[in-house]
Amino acid sequence: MVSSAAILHADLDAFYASVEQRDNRHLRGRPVIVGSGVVLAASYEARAYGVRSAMNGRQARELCPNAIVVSPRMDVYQEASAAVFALFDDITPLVEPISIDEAFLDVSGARNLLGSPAVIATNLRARTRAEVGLAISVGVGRTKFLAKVASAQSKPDGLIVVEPNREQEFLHPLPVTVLWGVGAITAQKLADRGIETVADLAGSGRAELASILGPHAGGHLQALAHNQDPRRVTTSRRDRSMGAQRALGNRVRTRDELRREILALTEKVAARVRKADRVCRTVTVRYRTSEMRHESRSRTLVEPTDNTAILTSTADELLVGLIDGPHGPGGHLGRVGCTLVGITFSGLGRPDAVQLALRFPDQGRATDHLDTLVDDIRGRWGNGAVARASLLNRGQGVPTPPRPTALDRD
DNA sequence: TCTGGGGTCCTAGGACCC
DNA sequence: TCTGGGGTCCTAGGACCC
Repeated sequence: MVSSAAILHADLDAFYASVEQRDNRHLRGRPVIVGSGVVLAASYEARAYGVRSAMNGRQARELCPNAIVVSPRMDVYQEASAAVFALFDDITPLVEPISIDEAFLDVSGARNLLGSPAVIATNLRARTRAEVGLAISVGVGRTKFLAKVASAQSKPDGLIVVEPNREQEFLHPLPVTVLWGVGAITAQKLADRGIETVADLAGSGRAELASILGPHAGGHLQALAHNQDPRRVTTSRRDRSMGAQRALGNRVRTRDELRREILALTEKVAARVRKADRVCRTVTVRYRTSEMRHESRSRTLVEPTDNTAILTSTADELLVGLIDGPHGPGGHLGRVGCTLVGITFSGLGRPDAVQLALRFPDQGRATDHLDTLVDDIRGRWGNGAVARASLLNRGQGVPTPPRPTALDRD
């Protein structure tokens, strides 16, 4: 038997809307929209009218006047998600969550116990239906990319297994928009050059794609079009940023109102950062004007912190700088045309790892690398070794990442 | 009240360093 | 006489995803 890698991509169908239909039989078979200001999710009945997620609520109701609009119940969705992820964990420990309603599963090692990937996928779909009451679509392939595309093609409530000898045949006729990272704008740029399918993309020169999309994106898309995707399923992804934002509607605000909004958002996110045992280095304040123009200001701190006082005063300075900036939306009048404010903390790391990073200036922002390193050091030699590693190279800087073996000799 | 709210990654240009 | 060359970090903004 062939034993190439086997990856499942499992994706719940119209998740929020399906939970609502599950919990209220009057909604079954009818167009359901979750969220009123903007569409968070639309049932397939509503999608038939052209309703899409992220669509303006008013526009959605015009397209589908019969739709039943319900308020989101995030706690119920969380619960349903946890139940489905428990089923994933029954199959394999190699589960990579992508969002509340989808994940990759590496089932390469589960064949002997659970059967072929197709059998595993079929059973997963049946259990999700029977035990959680929801439809889940599954794609199976040799790579993440193939699995993801297959699940999308199988929707709704479907299963597609891409056999290794039929990969090209499966991929090439599909539109470029199936590729992760190709949205409306990129698709239009490609269409302008006559590139509309994955086959077109595969036939394009790397230089041509680089000139349209930049070297990185161009190379990435060409690799995918040629069915090259070396990414493994990884279970440990750390947060790189945390943030919060608030839409404010069209009412004109005073600058003090905006400062209070930012203060509240900053305190909220700072609490999340502390709860996650992280510190942050960069504070970004975002702002959307009444003309829907986006602006941001950011500042990178010398010392990473989780201190609310430092974070709030930094955020406040950045916000005031935005209001009074070159596109200043009337700050001098004391009233401001602003439809959204947001705060993001990035450069997140664990406090001890960030302390270590400061000792190694050449490592810059590679805090996830250092997080891993600190875990490794602590696991082998305990907390004391982490402290010694910090002291070892105080103020010196090293050209390469410190190796645990070197630290061990200290 | 009415274009949400949470993220990820990339890029160009400037500052700065050697 | 000439805007060297290579690298990193930071900032502002853009595209995309669920």
